[in-house]
Amino acid sequence: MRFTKATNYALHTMLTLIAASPVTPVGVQQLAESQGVSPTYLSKILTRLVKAGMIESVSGANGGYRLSRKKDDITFLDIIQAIEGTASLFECDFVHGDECLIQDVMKEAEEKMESHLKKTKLADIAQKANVSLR
Amino acid sequence: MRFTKATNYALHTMLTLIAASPVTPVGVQQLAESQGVSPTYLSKILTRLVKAGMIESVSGANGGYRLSRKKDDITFLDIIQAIEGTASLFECDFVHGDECLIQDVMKEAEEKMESHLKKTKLADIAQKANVSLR
DNA sequence: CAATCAAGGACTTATTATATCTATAATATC
DNA sequence: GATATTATAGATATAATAAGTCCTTGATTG
Repeated sequence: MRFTKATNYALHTMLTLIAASPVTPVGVQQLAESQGVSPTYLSKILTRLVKAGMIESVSGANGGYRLSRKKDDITFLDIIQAIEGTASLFECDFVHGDECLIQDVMKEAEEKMESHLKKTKLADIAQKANVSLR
Repeated sequence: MRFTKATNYALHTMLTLIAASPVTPVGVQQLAESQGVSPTYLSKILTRLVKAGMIESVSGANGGYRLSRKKDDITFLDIIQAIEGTASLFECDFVHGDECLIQDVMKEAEEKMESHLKKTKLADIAQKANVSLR
């Protein structure tokens, strides 16, 4: 199991948008080019972030994407779950008597990871990143 | 991204083996049947645990699998890594200037999860599990 | 109205997960 | 020693998911 590339694209795009103007949108063309991915594919990914309410899109000439929330509201977990979904990483589909003790441990572990992703904001990283592309 | 079913099979099998005799091996036939999976496939999974040194196999009649370590030495992480591998869950393959700050955060988060899986032993669960199949 | 841009549906391709089948090698029992 | 039993391993098949393309539609700007 690995995080998908889509998640990586999403995270890097968000970092760019946080560094960019909160007013003037950035076109997907530009965002895609800097990451070496096709605009149509990246567009599909960003649409999920739009639906999650994290960014907003502007159609038409000079359109693109920009943040729709305050920087400090956006956590790693928000972005990841918008792309990967919120389903648990481990699901035991056996029919046990009661609950699955193994699954309980796995979920605890997952929560440790999520907890860290939830308390880390993308803006924390943006400060450190002085390079344009990240 | 999800943990594979193979990991689930491995964890449940290990739990069974911990509850079973440390001397008399349990046949894959029996292990497979109780989990509703084919013996050949489960065998492939268990072979990885053998190579990881967690269990040992006994060929021939009345053969099967049994623990090769002390119960308390076996952690969730051991089993999971034997099946899923030890590669990081997140790998940024972009060519940044230095390191990827996003990847750093992701790895930190992953370590939180691993830390919990490392300190939780399968034997802890085995005690609670009074049902034969888990 | 023409150029520009995102959204979305249908489709393709690549990769990984989940097996199955068959042959081989090891071991116990008779 | 012969036979039944059992794990190992290679080749192959199928299914699911990831990753990406293509084309059309609709919104917006100038």
